[in-house]
Amino acid sequence: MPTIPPHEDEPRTCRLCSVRSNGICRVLDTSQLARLARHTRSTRHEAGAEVFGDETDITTYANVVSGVIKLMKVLEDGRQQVVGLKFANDFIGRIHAASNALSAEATSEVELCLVPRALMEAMLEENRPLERWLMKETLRELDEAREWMVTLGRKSAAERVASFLYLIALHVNPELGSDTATVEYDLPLTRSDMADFLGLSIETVSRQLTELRRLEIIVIHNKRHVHIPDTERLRQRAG
Amino acid sequence: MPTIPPHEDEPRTCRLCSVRSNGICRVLDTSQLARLARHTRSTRHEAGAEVFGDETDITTYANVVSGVIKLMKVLEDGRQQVVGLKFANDFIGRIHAASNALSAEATSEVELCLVPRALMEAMLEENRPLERWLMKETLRELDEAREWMVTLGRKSAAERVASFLYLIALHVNPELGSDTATVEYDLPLTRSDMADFLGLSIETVSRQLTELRRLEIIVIHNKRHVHIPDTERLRQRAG
DNA sequence: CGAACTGTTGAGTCTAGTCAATACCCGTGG
DNA sequence: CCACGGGTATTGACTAGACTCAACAGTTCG
Repeated sequence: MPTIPPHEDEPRTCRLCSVRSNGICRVLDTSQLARLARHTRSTRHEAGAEVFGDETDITTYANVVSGVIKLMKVLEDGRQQVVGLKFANDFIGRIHAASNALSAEATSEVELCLVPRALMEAMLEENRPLERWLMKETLRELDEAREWMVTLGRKSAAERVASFLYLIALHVNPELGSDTATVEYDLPLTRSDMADFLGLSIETVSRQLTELRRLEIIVIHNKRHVHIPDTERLRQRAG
Repeated sequence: MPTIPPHEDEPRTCRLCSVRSNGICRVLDTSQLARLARHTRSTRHEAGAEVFGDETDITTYANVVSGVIKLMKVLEDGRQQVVGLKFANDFIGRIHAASNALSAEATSEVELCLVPRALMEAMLEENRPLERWLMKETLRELDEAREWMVTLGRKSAAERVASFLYLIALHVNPELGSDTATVEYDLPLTRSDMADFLGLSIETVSRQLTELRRLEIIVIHNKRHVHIPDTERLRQRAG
């Protein structure tokens, strides 16, 4: 278990990103990193906590340090759809908008680094690589959203669940596909969250997981820990 | 039928956008408009024609002058999903990427204005308002994609079809919702395209249209022309 | 007129949803 | 220690909504 240093007010280099990350800090110069360190604030949220509300004004942006956050849209009658997941080093926030019509909730314990809106916008103004980095991030989000539209619109329940497990596997090991790779991880979402992401009912998600287990495509321990002996088989099931 | 002026090589002000548009030309300075006029090329495509292929390299960007284009993703087994629609004044192209894993097809007769990749990137480099405009466009696309994810993941067939009709109505008259407004338009998509957009079968789309007609929420002439006497009723049916 | 294409309608099937019961996992407190 | 309660997950029985297959209607074009 990692120890969490408390937030310190002295300026120092950025704690936002891990060393090997492609996160935001990669494109900041030293002066900006120093400013960032002075003005950012780190927060923690436990699983299930709301991070940003549906209609709250956006006064800060955030960088995910650890944990997973789900972005949700909710209909009047209560139906809800997860429209995106944010992992470590992902950036959260809607530039150029007063509100986002989206709520963000922690699905596991989450550590965030909050960046004041004014600071972020000032840095964007003076740092073009940062602006370009943000553009690329936004395009990646768009690609992900469109990829998921195919899953929601055209795939069966079996394929959806497999797609989700493969998606997480790819996050754990981005270099999949080369060999018959083995992956193992803890699911960052409850069955209910998975259902909301996949556009299914919890019962269907559960049944499909059982079926995947029966086919020995996955092994599950303690409801949450997933072992995938052959990711290629899983990928094929994902459609 | 409009006459199509052949492309002219003399520099002149931009023909890309209509006067009242929020399109790309709004953020270009006069020198750039002149350069654009020299290097753009206009093309037409008939309904059903492929505009950009799935894996073709991106050598040009494009501005939609008139007509509608669908962006599609296709699975190996042939299932396909429309992940976006492009209308007049919309910009098409994936900045910072070699390929887009997306195909674009005209759904009605389409007039495009092609912008060479190098020119676009040069202008982006020297014109920050343009860069910011593109960022906003991308964010709008992301919002639209996420909105549609809710439709695909959580809405019934009846709600999906109503959502689609309302979406088009909003495009025809962006100031809807104020009063009990009446809207009338020609559907820019075939039943098959609608099905691919909505994640439904053509038969289900057809049945839902029949049902909407029976409820007198819409009136259809010649299969394609839709009249909506009370857009509020339609919106309610859209969930 | 027939062919090709698009759209509508009907009948039967099947997938995924709903409702309900039960199992499992933990933490609390007797 | 075990009993109890609350939350989460699984499983079963039944149902409803959308899909498939198939027939047919309406248009356009040669």
